[in-house]
Amino acid sequence: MNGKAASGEAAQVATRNRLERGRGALGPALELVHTGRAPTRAVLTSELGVTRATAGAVAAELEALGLIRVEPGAAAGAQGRPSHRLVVADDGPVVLAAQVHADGYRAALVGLGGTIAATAPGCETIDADPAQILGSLVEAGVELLEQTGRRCVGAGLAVPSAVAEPEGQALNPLHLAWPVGAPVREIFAERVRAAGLAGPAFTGNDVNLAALAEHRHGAGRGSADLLCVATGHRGVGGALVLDGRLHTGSSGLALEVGHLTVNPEGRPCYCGSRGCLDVEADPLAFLTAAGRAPGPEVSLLKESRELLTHEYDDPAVRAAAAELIDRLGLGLAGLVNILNPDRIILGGLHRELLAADPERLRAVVADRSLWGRSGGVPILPCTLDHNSLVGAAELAWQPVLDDPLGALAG
Amino acid sequence: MNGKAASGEAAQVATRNRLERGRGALGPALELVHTGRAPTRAVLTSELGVTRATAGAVAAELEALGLIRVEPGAAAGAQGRPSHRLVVADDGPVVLAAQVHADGYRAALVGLGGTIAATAPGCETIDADPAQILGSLVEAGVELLEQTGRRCVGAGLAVPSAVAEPEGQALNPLHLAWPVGAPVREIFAERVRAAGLAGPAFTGNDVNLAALAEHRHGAGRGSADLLCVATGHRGVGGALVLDGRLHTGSSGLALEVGHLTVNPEGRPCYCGSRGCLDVEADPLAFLTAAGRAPGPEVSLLKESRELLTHEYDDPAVRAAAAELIDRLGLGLAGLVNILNPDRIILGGLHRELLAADPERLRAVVADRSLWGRSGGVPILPCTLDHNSLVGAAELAWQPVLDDPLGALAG
DNA sequence: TCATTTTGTGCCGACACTAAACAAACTCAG
DNA sequence: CTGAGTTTGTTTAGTGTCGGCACAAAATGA
Repeated sequence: MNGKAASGEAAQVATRNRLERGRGALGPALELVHTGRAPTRAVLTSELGVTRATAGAVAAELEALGLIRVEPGAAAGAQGRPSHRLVVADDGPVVLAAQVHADGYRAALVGLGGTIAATAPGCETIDADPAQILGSLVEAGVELLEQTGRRCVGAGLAVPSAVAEPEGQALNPLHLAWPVGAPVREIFAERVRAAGLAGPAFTGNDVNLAALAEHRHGAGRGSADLLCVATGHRGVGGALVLDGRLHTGSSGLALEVGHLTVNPEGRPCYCGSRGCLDVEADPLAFLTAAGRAPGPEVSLLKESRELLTHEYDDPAVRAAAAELIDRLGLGLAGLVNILNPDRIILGGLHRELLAADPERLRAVVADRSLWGRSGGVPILPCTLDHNSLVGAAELAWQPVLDDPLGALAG
Repeated sequence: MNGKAASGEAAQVATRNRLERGRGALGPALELVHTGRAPTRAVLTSELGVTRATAGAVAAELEALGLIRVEPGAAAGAQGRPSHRLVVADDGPVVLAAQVHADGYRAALVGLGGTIAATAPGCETIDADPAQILGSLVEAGVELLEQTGRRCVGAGLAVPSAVAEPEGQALNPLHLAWPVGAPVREIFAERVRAAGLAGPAFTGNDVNLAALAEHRHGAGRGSADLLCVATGHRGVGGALVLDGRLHTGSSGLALEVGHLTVNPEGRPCYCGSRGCLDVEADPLAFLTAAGRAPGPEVSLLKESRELLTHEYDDPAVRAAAAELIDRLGLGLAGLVNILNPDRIILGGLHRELLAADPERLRAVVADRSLWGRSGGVPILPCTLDHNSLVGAAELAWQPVLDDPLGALAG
């Protein structure tokens, strides 16, 4: 390596570094429009903390990229010259979002702003071979892309399992009959590549992605320290969104909240302890507490919902709900003591439990977390219809949000 | 407000925003030198990801500010032109670092690089009035500054209590006889101002600050997701350093780890539960388990250390250590499941317990955390002598690290 | 109709950094 | 001892982003 090459190498590092940082205010601006926090150029100006000139130029560039549109028709009423509105382009690029859950799987195209542009007919069975399912999902996505004629800039997948970083194996796909440690991220990426789809492919845990979606477009908007807890079938999942970024820990295993002790005299757990959140506050625990042995072929979540909404008068159901609320509350209090979130969002059965008796849950959490200050953390139900799916899309949008120019060009 | 003023206001926001971001690579460069990760301009170049020209200019500017020095005398040996060394200026500015603990308090001057430049004689008693103690600490600092003639650019204080954000009240100064909720941050800042010291004043929890110090200068260097757990007197403290920044949660109460359940059949805790980490793994629990009722006037930590180092042959002591290791391990495993850190650092008595039987502790944590992957997290003893004190200094240095030009000028 | 208010745009300059060529200081081989 | 090779430091010119400012545009209201 001679002197010239060495000098060139340093410059190359510098350039790569600059490109990785993303260029200027383009990314932040797109993120603001994407999350609905910049309805006009005027608020874009103040949110970005730049001058009107810069905000105008940035908006023009994003429009030129086909990502947003600047619409003259403004809702006036206030004094001064009315702002043009900034809206997500409804014919802009989309990402392929895919989700696998206990009872089936589905694919969709999602545009900026978290809007679902097209959905493939969902499937209600689960194959034991992940490659099979992920292949079908990508196929369905390709079909949707052909039908709509829109450009694809990435793909995201949500799976009901912890996803190890950085390789992306599914570590505990407990209710999928998938092999433990299946390299789902790699399989999905390979299928996406094979299908000729443009853009990178991402894979994450469904509760994590649901949390991300709720933070961007749902009940978590504006939170700096968001805790999500949810249960869908068996076990309890958690997620943390810090400053708008998913916190997955050093190897993707953070927020595995299922083994917090919430009942010292509780049933034994497969982890070796007893009274874990996983076995004390999931749909199976609820049905068992209510004295309803679940049938073999039913969805535990659906059955639980049914009970809570239509048979809440039954004292046994009511008592079971109260018991689960107490257990869940203890678990949440433990998490509050460790994480001190500014908001908690509940999904799945936990959402229904919150709806059934919000006061009881809030009281338990306040009572068992250390100070009223943190005990007073708001506990809200999730608000998005398909939050894991939208979250998978968020994952795929992230490179575009970080550096629109680079992601759409490269 | 006329048109010109409005335009001026937008520009003002933009300017403030730019100043807050800090100018260019100055801050990152100083941080690299500060933490010992940039011994020469060559590695500064690659670490910053800029060209040699930029790195050179940045180093020159930091030298002009009196913060670092560029020394020609280099340890050669390698090929090519030898680098000059970048070292912290030994006559540069300092910050006042102060610490209050269960058995006394002390003050020191700390320079860049975490080096203690001067220490005031420590005091071994604790007054019930925080204003009294904090006043003495600031006085001691002023004296040190006069003796050494160095410039002061800020002050930091470590207290053995959770510190509420954003106001800075001491929420649980359990073993200080201070009033609960005392506005220590405000009191300290007021004393610093009254003494005529330049620069802002900061206050934080001692375990948090110890973690910060270990991350910058000790066993935590290079960690992206560092968990610290320590016990000094009564109760157990925790801290988390994410990407080099202290994670204190939304109101400063994160990592209050003392109420994790680690022994379902354990002793009752003041929180209403039983078998909490706080009452199962602190020095008092150790002494009790070893059958040594602590004298009224001794330091629980010193007494415990004494036992562990000089009476470890005693079966009762050995059994007590094993019991505490098991309890601590369960607590750490719970934290690993929730936080998934890439490293754990133990301080106070926990450090001695780790030294007494490292294999036992590691085995418990690996056994009870969910996957071997995260169970294999390294558990290390803390390595700095006065890590809370150095951490308090880090707090005070932070504005300088973020924007050297702005902090030293304003 | 005109003053007032707010938003949008064009132009210039400041500033930080890249890029590239050159100079300097060492090692190592012969 | 000399020169090739290698790495580091410096100089100069150039580029791109964004602040600062003046002016234009589009509404409200007396």
